[in-house]
Amino acid sequence: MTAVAPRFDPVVHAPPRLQICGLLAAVDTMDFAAVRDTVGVSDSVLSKHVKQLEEAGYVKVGKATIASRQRTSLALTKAGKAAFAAHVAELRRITEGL
Amino acid sequence: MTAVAPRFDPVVHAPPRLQICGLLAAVDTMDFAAVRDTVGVSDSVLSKHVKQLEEAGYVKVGKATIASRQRTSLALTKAGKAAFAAHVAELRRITEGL
DNA sequence: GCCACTCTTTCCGACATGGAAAGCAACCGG
DNA sequence: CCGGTTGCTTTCCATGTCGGAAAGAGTGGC
Repeated sequence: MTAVAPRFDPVVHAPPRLQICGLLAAVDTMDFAAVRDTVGVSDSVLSKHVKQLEEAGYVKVGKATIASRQRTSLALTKAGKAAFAAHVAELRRITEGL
Repeated sequence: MTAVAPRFDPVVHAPPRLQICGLLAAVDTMDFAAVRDTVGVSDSVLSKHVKQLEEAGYVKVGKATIASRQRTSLALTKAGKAAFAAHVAELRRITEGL
């Protein structure tokens, strides 16, 4: 009976990445450190998740060796925004009744 | 620095369970078979997820050996609705900017 | 007694995840 | 030119979760 499949994108759905996407969706661009801080994960963990998002084409990593510091900024790509939006739409569909 | 922690409830957040909760939130009560069908999982998988939801106190399992058939109906408990609502609220907070 | 219908439980391998620690690259101070 | 620091990356490892298949258990039907 044609299950109403979730079509959840696992890359986006995992808690930490969902947070990251949400963060980026709200601000357009954020520094690595800020994300790490806000999401509350360790460097290594954030790095790994970002990498996954990057490989999925959802996040654009801006490595800027500006001034003296290395600043890595993160931003959602168009695909990333689309994926996140689609995900949110799915979630809303699921929560329709509320 | 007081990260805006997700407070995601893993029990509710896992895709299949999120679907189950969404389903139940919408209809109040649904039969095991209907849920299994709608979510698109096998008996065993649904059974396992339901058990987790049940143990978390989120779902009430109504085992009715009515008539000739065994009918197991599922429904969200108050805690379940609350948890689901909280979860949805979290998700919405995350998607604020959209 | 035997079968069918409905879940339930067990067994399994595959995969994702997080934390710690070592690695790297670039830069600053001495 | 060397050592230390910042900032991110990669590796290693232990743990947990997930889903599928198959066997099990309870109940009513033939």
